[in-house]
Formats: sequence, structure tokens, C-alpha cells
Amino acid sequence: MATEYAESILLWQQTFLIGGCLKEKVKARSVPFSKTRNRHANETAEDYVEAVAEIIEESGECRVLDLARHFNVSHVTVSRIVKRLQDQQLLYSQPYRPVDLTPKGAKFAKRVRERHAVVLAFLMALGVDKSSAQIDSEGIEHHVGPKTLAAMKRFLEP
Amino acid sequence: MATEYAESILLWQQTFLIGGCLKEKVKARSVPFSKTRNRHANETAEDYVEAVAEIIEESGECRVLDLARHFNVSHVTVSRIVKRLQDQQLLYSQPYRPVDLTPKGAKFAKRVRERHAVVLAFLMALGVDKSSAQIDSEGIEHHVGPKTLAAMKRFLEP
DNA sequence: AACAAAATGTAGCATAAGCTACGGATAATG
DNA sequence: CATTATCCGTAGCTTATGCTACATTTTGTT
Ligand SMILES: [Mn+2]
Ligand SMILES: [Mn+2]
Ligand SMILES: [Mn+2]
Ligand SMILES: [Mn+2]
Repeated sequence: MATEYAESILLWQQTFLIGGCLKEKVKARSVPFSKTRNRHANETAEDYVEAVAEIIEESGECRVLDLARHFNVSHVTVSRIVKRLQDQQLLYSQPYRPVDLTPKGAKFAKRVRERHAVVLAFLMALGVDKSSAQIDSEGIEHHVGPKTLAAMKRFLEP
Repeated sequence: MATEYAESILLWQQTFLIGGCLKEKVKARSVPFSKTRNRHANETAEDYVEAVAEIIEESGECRVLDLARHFNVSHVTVSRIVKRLQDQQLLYSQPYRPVDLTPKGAKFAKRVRERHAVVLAFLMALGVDKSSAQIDSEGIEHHVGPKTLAAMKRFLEP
């Protein structure tokens, strides 16, 4: 429902971009902010499915505490978010049991991990040291649209 | 106070990065997420001082409603945030009066606008179309550290 | 000056994401 | 098998950012 609301806003703004009347330079200027807010709303889900996939790959299972240490937050914060991602059909979770990805979550994780890998490799190819690239890519990844992602790939393998 | 807390966490993690014991690969991995959360906490302030500077430059004054239209949010959201930024000495504001930048806010705005301009120019130089570059740079700018910013500048003017 | 319109503030609600404190469940160890 | 340690859930608090509805102030127009 949060998603529906956000999408309706974007659709409404699309119409403003098409029909070109008088004072919608302001409207058009607001579109990047709306889209950025949308992307921030997805950010937690993206980081969590990515982390679950990585942790399972590394250690065989993913516990709530693994995620808490991964993100440096309390286990309570993780529990609540896991519950929401379960409602969104991205994760399986039962009380006191390890967390796992649903098929939908696994597909999502695959896309997100690929994009993150491209962004990280791109920054390093650009000459950024690994430590800075790891930090910056952790935030940048969520704001890289398809066009920018394609451009980064072109830069990496010409 | 939120800032002090966040900084104390970062300092604490620094020590973990220096002293290399056993299970702090997990700790080290959590640093990018902590720093990204920090950057998100600054994001609103950055976007607002930037917007205030732009709007004043374009139209002579910046009203609450100008900001509301700029960001596509309600004037109530703007009012509350302006109040906080006033507490942080970034903005001047009196009831029913236009908003202005403090000297501190103006310096901040200068840095933020320059960084945003570099990121936007960089994406376009990379081959991203203007519309996508505008959208993506609006989010990416807040996650570009000094090293990445320097690398982008090198790419732009060699 | 009076009235209407526009801008701004206030009250009250929602959701997301942090936290501590405490209690219950599971797992490891004797 | 009993005990302890670890893990996890729940209750309750906080801050940030969205919203609508309504009140107030300022501004513009008869
Ligand atoms: Mn990631
Ligand atoms: Mn991330
Ligand atoms: Mn921005
Ligand atoms: Mn971001």
C-alpha cells in the first residue's frame, strides 16, 4: 500500500512531464526527489536480501544475530524488518529459526548483488581505493538506475 | 546529540579496524552500513540548503511553499524540517517570513552544490542521458566521499 | 476598510528505523 | 538431565519524515 501510493505519485508526475503547460518546471524539478525517496524506501529491502544471500553463502545459514552484526544494529531492529520483508514475500522466517530467501527474494538478491558488484568494480576502476569504494558503493548502489548501470558496465568492459 | 552518538560509533569501529583480532571481519563489514546511515541522516539538510540557495538565486526569496513544491511534499513537512535546520544554525526563519541561509548554511550549500554539479556532469560525461543523470545524481551525491569526488573530477578534466 | 485568497502554523496520525530492558526459547555444557 | 549461555521475541521509547484537517496570519482586491 505504501508502494501503491508512491507509484500513483510517480504516475501523476509523468503526466506533468508529458503535457507541457506553464509552471511545471517546478514540478519537473521535483521528480528526482520523489524518485530518490522511492529508492530510499527500497533500500532496506535491498540490503537485507543481499545480506541474507551472502551470509547463507558463507556460513550455510543466516540468523537474526548475523544480520544484526552485519549491519551493526540491534537484533530488535532486525527482527522487525525481517517480519516486514516476510510480509512482502521476500523472506521466510519462523520464530527462533534461521532466515531464508523466498524465490522472489532470491531473484531480487541476484539483481541487487550484481548491481552492487558493478558499482564497486566501477569505482575501483575509476581509481578509488578499495576501502572508500566499499563505503561509497554501499550507498550509491541504491541510486543507480538502468541507464547509469549500463554506462558503468560499458566503462568496465569496452 | 544524534551527531555525537553517530561519531562515537564510528570512532569505536575505527579501533576495531586498527587492532586486528579474530572475528572482526564482521565488524569491518558493518562499517560501510554505519557510514551510509550517517550520510542518510545528513541528506535532508544537504538537499534543503541546496534548494534554498537555488531558489533565492532564481527568484530572490525562498518561501516554505517554494520548498514544498521543489521537493513535492506538503508545507507541513517543510515547516518542521526548516525548524530543525534553524536549530542547527543552517537557516534563518521567522513565522510567515521567507527562509534564508545563515553564513554556516551558505558555506554548506556551496560545498553541496559543487559536489552535486560534479556528480551530474560526471554521469553525463559517462554517457548517461540528462534526465537519468538528474534523477540518479540526486541520490548519489550524498554518498560520494572525498576520494570518489576526486576521481570524478580527474575523469572530467584531464 | 472589508473581504477574499494565499501562505504558514498547529494538532494529530502513520510508518520506518534506531534503542534498552526484560522474558522466553534453544542450544551447549556439566 | 540440569544448568548455563546464547539467541530471539515483546514492550515501550525516540527521532525523522510523510500526510490531512483546521486555525491563523499575511497579502491582494474590491
Ligand atoms: Mn549492497
Ligand atoms: Mn547498500
Ligand atoms: Mn539530493
Ligand atoms: Mn541514499
